[in-house]
Amino acid sequence: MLDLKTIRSDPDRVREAMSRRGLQNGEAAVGELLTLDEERRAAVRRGDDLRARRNEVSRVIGELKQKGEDASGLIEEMRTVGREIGELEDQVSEADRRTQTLLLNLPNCPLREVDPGGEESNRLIREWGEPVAHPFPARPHWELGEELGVLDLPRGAKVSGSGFTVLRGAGARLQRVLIDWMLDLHVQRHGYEELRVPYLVTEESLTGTGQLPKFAEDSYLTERDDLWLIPTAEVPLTNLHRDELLGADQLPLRYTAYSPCFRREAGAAGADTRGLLRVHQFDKVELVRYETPERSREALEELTAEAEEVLQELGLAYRVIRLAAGDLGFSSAMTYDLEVWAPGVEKWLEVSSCSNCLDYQARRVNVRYRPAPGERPEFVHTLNGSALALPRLMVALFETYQREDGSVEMPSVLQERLGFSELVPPSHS
RNA sequence: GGAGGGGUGGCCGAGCGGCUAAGGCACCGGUCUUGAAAACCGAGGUCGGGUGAAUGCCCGCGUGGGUUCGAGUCCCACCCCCUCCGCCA
Repeated sequence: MLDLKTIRSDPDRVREAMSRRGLQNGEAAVGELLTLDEERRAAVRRGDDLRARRNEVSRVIGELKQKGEDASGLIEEMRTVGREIGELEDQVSEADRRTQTLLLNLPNCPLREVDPGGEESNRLIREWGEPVAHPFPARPHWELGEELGVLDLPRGAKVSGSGFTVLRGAGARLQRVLIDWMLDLHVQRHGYEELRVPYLVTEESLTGTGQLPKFAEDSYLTERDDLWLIPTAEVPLTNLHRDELLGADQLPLRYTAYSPCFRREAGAAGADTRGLLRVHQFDKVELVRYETPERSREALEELTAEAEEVLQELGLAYRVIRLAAGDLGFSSAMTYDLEVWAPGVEKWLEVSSCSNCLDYQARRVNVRYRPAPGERPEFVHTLNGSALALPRLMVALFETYQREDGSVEMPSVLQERLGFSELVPPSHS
């Protein structure tokens, strides 16, 4: 959520930011917010004055009654004042309601260095490793996985419909070991605290991170209890300190959690439907940081590097992309995407999205900190990033480390944990 | 799911519909002291938000409604916590 005070004092900056995102109705929203704000403040001022008077007179009425004197004139007068206060209160809460609606539907302002334009304007920041060129025709992961007996797509669809997958045997184990290994990496090397969190959350939590109210169609809702399935562990992790006032010495907070992620992919019908590229349920290890405003820019670089480290350790070629304003997520002010090379499908696959949300989410979830004793509380900055999303990582592993005979070598960092060094088709074993 | 109890400042805890929400603890300030503790002093101060140029004023007693000239207090709904019972991996 943007700060109403910023909109009031520098509306042009917000208008410019919205247009950089390519938002057509940003202009109108800002204008409406300014008008509402004006009206609201006038009503508040008037109401406060009347309340001050009512407090005063009510005290006098109390005194008169105590002395057994008549106060009916004052009571009659206050009846009118009370009615007027009620009307003004209605005006204020109506203005608040409309203001909230507008603010909740306005995305974050991109940072200065974020390029304008849509996906086509995304900027390549750096590359790591050489995309493998197999001396044989590289095959897609669904063929390899199916042959190896570790990926059972038809049965996933049978049990839950399209977009749901089943991993078996060594494939299931590989995924579990990857999760375990990534969590250890972030805890032991990067200083994160590991958390296990709920996968069902309230509407309020989903509103806090920005998925609601605008993107309700993208998430699963359990209607009996009005709880939502999380699309990412970012939701519980960022809502963890909702309505808290932290001490400066508590920051930064770094949390990592594994969770399954549930996404309806409402607008994506027909795209990337094969194999593991786009599914309704997938596993992910997430990183979330709470930082001071001074450090958040730098913290995004750190967090991105921490996600990259996973790919480096696995020896997978990837590139880092800085998203253009129009491609940014709703709550993000700046995002780096990590794309890993998958030679079988011949695509760069997004396996991580690392974002600095500044105080946008913090304002929604109301998480503040006191910069120094005696100073006024300020909103913290929140950051999040995948490290990493499992299915596409599995795709890259399978397709990168495949051999001509259909077997797949395991990355050396995992071999000891796995207890095996390669996946071999049943016919070859 | 059923029954009962509870939610008031940083913490504990009182609060017949009426002046400014008792009292205690803690912290801060002052006196005393070489220093500290203890003791004493103080109609004092302490949290968050809103609004205003400002001394200020307004709001906040779990949340949201309602009654009233006036609600921590009365009414309604909901949330959370504790105890017991039931169910359950």
